[in-house]
Amino acid sequence: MTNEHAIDVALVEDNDLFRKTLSGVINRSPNLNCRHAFESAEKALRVMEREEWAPDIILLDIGLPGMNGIASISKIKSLSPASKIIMLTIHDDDDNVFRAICSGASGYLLKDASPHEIIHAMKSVLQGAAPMNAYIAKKVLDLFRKLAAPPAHYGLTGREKEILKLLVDGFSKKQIAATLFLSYHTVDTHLRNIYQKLEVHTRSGAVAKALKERLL
Amino acid sequence: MTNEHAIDVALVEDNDLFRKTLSGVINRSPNLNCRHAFESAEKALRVMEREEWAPDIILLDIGLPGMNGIASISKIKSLSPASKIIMLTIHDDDDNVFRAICSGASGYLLKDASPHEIIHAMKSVLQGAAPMNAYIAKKVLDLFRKLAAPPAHYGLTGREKEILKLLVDGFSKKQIAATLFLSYHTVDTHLRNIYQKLEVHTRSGAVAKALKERLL
DNA sequence: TATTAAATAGCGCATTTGCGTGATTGTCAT
DNA sequence: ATGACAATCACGCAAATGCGCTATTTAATA
Repeated sequence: MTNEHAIDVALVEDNDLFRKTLSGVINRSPNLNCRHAFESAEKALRVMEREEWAPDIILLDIGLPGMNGIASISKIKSLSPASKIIMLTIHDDDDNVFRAICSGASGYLLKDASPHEIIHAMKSVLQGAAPMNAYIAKKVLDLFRKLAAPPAHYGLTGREKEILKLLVDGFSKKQIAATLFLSYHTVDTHLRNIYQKLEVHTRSGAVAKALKERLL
Repeated sequence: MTNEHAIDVALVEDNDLFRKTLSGVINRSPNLNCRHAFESAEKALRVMEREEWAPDIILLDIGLPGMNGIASISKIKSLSPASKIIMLTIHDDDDNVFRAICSGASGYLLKDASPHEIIHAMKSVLQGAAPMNAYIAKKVLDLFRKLAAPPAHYGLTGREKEILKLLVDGFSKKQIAATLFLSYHTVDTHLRNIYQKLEVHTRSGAVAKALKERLL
């Protein structure tokens, strides 16, 4: 069932059985065409380079022998930026997930995914989505929550927050006064109160705290 | 098909048809029991409080009339911390997604999800996963990549980075000099170079840039 | 070998900052 | 009406900062 306008898929997977099974499933799907199935990232990269081949989608095993899975992503992305990469993995190897994401992978599935899921994932990446296994999504969310910490409240008043913003933007007291049409002394007083509430003694201390704890 | 050990589901959704359809689907599923279906978060909260009811799962529409969808999450979580919340939404309204996540939602689906998808999502949240629509996952990933941005490089030398760290931690020039066993003047010179490379003219400017662009 | 970059150190000075110690006005809830 | 807060304004001063200009030593690199 080859099709001129089929979605061009590359498969990189060292396990023979899994590779053959999956490429079979792909080729039996309408509009999907698995032109090559490689057993290593190196081989895939070689062919992509030699034939200037830019697959629509690359299904990439993260636990490949030889080249690091993460390194492969970068190489592939530099060789063919438009190709969408969907990672396949057995373990939900925590750390690699995030590095893969930052390297430019568009999707992240576990190998126990059903053929249907994988096919569906391939179609949705092409529509700009990022199919992700729910367990992996959980890890992403957890880290996300940690990064987006609770906007700690130090009892800053509206005016104080306003002035703190200008402080973060590098304004001097004189400039803040001019901007807000206030006396220099008023700004000075507000700064003192901000310092006290934030328990700092310098403007950089206040700026650091404001940025670290997202007080704006 | 009521079952003593069924998963206890609450549904909060203002659209009558959608609510009735979905609760029907849930109740026809083995091991799932939709005890109550509310049309507003207020009503759900009232019943949960009065009956001390802690559902296993709460399917929550984000676009409810009355109480804010995000606010509902917080209230529910404080009333029943163990309940898993799966958000349902029509639009992928960017901003709310992140706030919902940070408020403690465990899953995020679009309303066009198939009954099968929703059922499957409910089972996977209970196993500790975070089922997420691929389009929403994309948004999370994009923000994630931005947060874990490429540590912009301003040509700072090792010593300069070291001093910049101390700057962010609120040290004065004198303190930095003492810490690094350097002359006050040396620290001063380093600071000048840092300022020049970062294109700022104050220590708070440097601190802000360092934190905003993660130069440490 | 010559050049460049990094790290070190110094002097002088105008400006800015942080802080002690005040005060006045308006609002809002008790 | 009586505090409690928020927001405003003021003087003075020691300390810290930012910056112009200069200079030495070492390590790397062309």
